[in-house]
Amino acid sequence: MKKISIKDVALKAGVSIASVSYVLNNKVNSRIGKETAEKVIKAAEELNYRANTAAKNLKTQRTNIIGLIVADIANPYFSQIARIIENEATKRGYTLIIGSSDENKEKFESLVNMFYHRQAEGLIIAPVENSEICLQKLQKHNIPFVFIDRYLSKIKANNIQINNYEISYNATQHLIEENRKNILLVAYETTLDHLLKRTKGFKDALKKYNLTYSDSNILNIDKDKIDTDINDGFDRLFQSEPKPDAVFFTSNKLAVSGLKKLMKLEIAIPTDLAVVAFDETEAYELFSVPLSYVSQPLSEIGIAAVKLLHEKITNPLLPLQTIVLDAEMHIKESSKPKN
Amino acid sequence: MKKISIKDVALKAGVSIASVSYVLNNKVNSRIGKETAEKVIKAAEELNYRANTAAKNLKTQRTNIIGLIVADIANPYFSQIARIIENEATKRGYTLIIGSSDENKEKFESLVNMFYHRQAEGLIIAPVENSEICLQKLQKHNIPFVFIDRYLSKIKANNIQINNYEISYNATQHLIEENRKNILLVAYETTLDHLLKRTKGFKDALKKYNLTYSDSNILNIDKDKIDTDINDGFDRLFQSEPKPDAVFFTSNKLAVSGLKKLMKLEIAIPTDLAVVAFDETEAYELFSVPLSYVSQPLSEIGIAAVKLLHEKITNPLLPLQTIVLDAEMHIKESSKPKN
DNA sequence: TTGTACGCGTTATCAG
DNA sequence: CTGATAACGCGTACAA
Repeated sequence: MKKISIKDVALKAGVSIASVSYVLNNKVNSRIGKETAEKVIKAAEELNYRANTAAKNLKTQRTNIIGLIVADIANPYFSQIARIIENEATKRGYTLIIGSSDENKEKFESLVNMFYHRQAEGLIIAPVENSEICLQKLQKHNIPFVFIDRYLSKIKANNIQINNYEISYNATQHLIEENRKNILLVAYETTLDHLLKRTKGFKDALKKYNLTYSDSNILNIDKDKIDTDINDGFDRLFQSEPKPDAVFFTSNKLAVSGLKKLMKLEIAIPTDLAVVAFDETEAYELFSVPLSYVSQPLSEIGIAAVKLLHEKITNPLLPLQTIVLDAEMHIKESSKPKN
Repeated sequence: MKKISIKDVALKAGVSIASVSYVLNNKVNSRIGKETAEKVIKAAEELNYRANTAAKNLKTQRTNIIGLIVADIANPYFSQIARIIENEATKRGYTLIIGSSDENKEKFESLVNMFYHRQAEGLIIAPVENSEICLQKLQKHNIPFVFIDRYLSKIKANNIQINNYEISYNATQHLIEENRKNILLVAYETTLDHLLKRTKGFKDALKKYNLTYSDSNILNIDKDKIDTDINDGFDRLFQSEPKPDAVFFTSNKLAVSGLKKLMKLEIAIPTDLAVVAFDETEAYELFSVPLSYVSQPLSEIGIAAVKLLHEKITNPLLPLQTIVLDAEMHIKESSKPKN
């Protein structure tokens, strides 16, 4: 089966290659006669002709490729978002290429380079820490991108975020109103602003309600050793008085790991400990107690990201936008009153 | 920031574009002098030159793109596999494009077409039912592909599978040996062979041990309404005698949905019901009872798929291979003896 | 080392 | 107004 080019179609249809191109791109707009068009279409079908994307890209200087950089596509949060973005991208005629950075600066850079090489028309990015320089390069090359999940304050870019501070404040407030006095925040050791906002919301809520606050109210976790950090941290915190009577996990992975540990420790929820988790994952549904959680509007995030990117690609002069979407609090058994 | 082409580099370095091409592709092998090479590299760096992938693809007739078609990238089973494949593809210099079929024939076809258009060099495919014609077309066009997770008997192709029959037989046998008499299989209503094998293994084990078998030993689920089918099915089966005293879920999604329902029904595990699930997902870890499960060798599958595909791309004459990898049984609390 | 034909479409321009 | 000619786009690799 040899490759069929536009020339073959032209030959078979007995017309010029230009006509073939016009017809096949629906540029018929009162240019090409009906008969010619039909001949071309017939020939193309019989030969099973498909335009060579590389040639088209080369000529038009467009690739219709957009890239998505997530921390890890195996993380349900990102795979769910990726799925939405895949759908939206397809709707708009883009092909999506996904890459996982593992929160690693080098991998992140090599992904950006890969996308640059492949002349991606735009990127949707969950940036990793310290990737500013790399992203500035991208901006110099006029490749539009949209941040999701997080952002880098030093990089001015299109930006989809959620109300991290408020939702975290609210979640904490909820725990306080349920009469919890010694609330533990489980968070990542990080410089990423969106996560710091979650911590800030937590701290401000404690302060607002005049709850005592000490270092033991926050357990900072190294993203590369979640299980061991949580294991050791919980062993320490739940063995000495005063024990936490509530815990707020600031991400799905922290929550899953933490809940496993709580099961092992056989801590009664919500009697002895109230729990609120961030994100939404099927794992929560199998936990023995219906979990209170904060859900992110994944669909809206994905849709907004592709829309914004597409607009920026279509019209590079568009001013930068930051879209803030609201996360939602779902209150279930796990954070209900003690009795 | 205007686009830099090879011509610009050649001009700046004061050499021919041919030399630039040779140097930048490390085809220096005693072809180009050291000085020239250095000049070229310097100029390229200063201009921040990147080869245009479209032009290169057009000329070389290679794209270094491989495609992956899964049922749904948001399904943890596929997102985990995708992650492995992404890594392996990158290692070998391929860019991976992922598409989700939703088990839908039309979406599947349009994905195949998309990959064909983009001249993907090969595909890794979890085929959907009745997609034979589409795949035959692919074969006619000499685009190599490797099946994962499942396969279509009518399509001769490279194929990575697991020992579906045996592992299912073993899982059932395990339940029988734990003295369970009325085992329920929760399976998909399907024609896909790998799933039928799981059912076959189950049936054969029952037969081997002379257990009575009736329609009520298998609950067939429509993939498009898992929750309702399981809900209704379980309501029926667990309300009339004899109730199942064991259940074997043949996929992660069935298991998660089924376990949710079992929680609602407040059935004691393993006392009143032994449970074995297929696949491995973080959700299982939060279930109140440590779950017995069958794990697939995801890493091996991903690695083997990319390896096989790469070999086939490199040498199209290679004979077809079917690689069968072993799934593993993990026995935990949920299927331990009643007392 | 280098000149240049070639890969395959797109589209401006020209001819009928 | 319809259709054809030909000049690109940008690297690659053969022939010189």
